[in-house]
Amino acid sequence: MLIFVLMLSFTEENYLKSLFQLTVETALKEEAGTNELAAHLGVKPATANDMLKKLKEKKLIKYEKYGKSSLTKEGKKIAIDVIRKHRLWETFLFEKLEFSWDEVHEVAEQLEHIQSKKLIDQLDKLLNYPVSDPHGDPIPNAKGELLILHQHTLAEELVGHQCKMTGVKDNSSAFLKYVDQLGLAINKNIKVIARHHYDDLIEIEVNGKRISVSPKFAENIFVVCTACKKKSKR
Amino acid sequence: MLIFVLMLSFTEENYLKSLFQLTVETALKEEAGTNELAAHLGVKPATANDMLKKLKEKKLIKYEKYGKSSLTKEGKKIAIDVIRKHRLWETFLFEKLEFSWDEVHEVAEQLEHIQSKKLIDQLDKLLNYPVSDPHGDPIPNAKGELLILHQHTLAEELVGHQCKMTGVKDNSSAFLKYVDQLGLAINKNIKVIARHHYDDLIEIEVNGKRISVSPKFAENIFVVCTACKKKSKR
DNA sequence: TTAATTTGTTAGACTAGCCTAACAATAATA
DNA sequence: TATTATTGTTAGGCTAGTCTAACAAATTAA
Repeated sequence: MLIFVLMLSFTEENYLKSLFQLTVETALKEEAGTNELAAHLGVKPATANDMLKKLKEKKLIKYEKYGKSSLTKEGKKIAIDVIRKHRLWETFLFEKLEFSWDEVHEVAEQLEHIQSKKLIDQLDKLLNYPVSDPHGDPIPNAKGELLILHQHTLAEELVGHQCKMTGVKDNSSAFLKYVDQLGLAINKNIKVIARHHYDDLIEIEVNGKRISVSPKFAENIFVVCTACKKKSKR
Repeated sequence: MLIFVLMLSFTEENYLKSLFQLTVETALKEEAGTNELAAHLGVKPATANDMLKKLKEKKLIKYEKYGKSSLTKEGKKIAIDVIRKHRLWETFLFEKLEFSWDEVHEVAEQLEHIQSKKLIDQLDKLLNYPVSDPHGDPIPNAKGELLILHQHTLAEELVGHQCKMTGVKDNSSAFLKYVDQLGLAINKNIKVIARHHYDDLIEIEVNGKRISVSPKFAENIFVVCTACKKKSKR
């Protein structure tokens, strides 16, 4: 028996998810601009503009002409649900179907829109209620509670800190393969040795070896520092 | 890395699947009419007509104005692939996620359109290469080979025959629940006792008990008869 | 504080997939 | 075979989601 609480298209779900990722999740701000959102979704600003009006009409976002946009409580709930599904599917592909961590994202982008509460709850159970996906990102639980880690990117000022890698920002296959190549992985210990201001490279120690990474690379690696660990909550 | 051999929409895939189910699979004919196809898909004939022209353009079907339609070799390949995915997902939901056989169809209708060869091959492996889904329908293998069973429906003239239930034609939840209620299930032995021409009911013996079923019901139950079993091939 | 740049909006157009209403061809039947 | 019924097609219209091009507002910099 289908219950039509609110039937959203794949597209609408993707807009809500993007908005969540650009605001709440990165925890840096509450709102996102139209161009920023359009770029994140790979569409033109004019297209995003139309959708913002539509989502406002449905009371899923707050939006005023020429202003920034933010999720309403209801919009946030839906966004978190999509993210939960995405990350559970990634975990399933990785744990049960022998996918590598650079392969899971693309397929999960499709699977995240399947509508079936039972499917997701059973998947969660099959995987034994995982708390994070293969990229280290937290999986919201069935109540929509999401662990927001107080993590840094390796590009921040962390010289001398002893850190542990917790995740990646860029989920592209190309980036993840590069991460593998360099011997980095989730839960690896990383010590930040120096920042070379001459060419902006960041020198780190991992697996007992010293390597240098670009700022662009470092920006996409999440870590927590053993020293400045803050408590996290779901 | 995505390979764009031919990117079909969900809708296009559904038209090919329907055409396959109305022709090759039921093995009764090679072609289907526009209205028949439209009815099967739940759209108006005018809508189906547009799509038939489009699929002809893509060389996936044979179609001439005012004529019946049939699948080309390429179209058949795609249809079988969609059916393979549908039935593997049904099996997965039933075997691994505690779905009942009347719940799997609806969700598999969504899952069948996910594009990922690796996903399906791994799912097949996880399920240990099943040959039939929870409704008894054969699952095409990775090469697209499909077991066509020489089965009858219970509505055919089978008085006196000892049969075994092999599947159902109607996959709706309502019908399947009714099948459960009557104590019928795949692999149950069924003996056809009589056809009562007064009210058209068909009397059968199952689980040591005699029950009567309507022609409408009987039409949706597939059986093989121990006497007239023919060899099947994939 | 004006000018330049960035950011956001509007208008108009296109495609896919659906519809209805009117019509044309084919098939069934009297 | 002529008529009726069925089946299939065309024309025109709708919505969702996309685009480009032109323009307007807001922000940044001179």
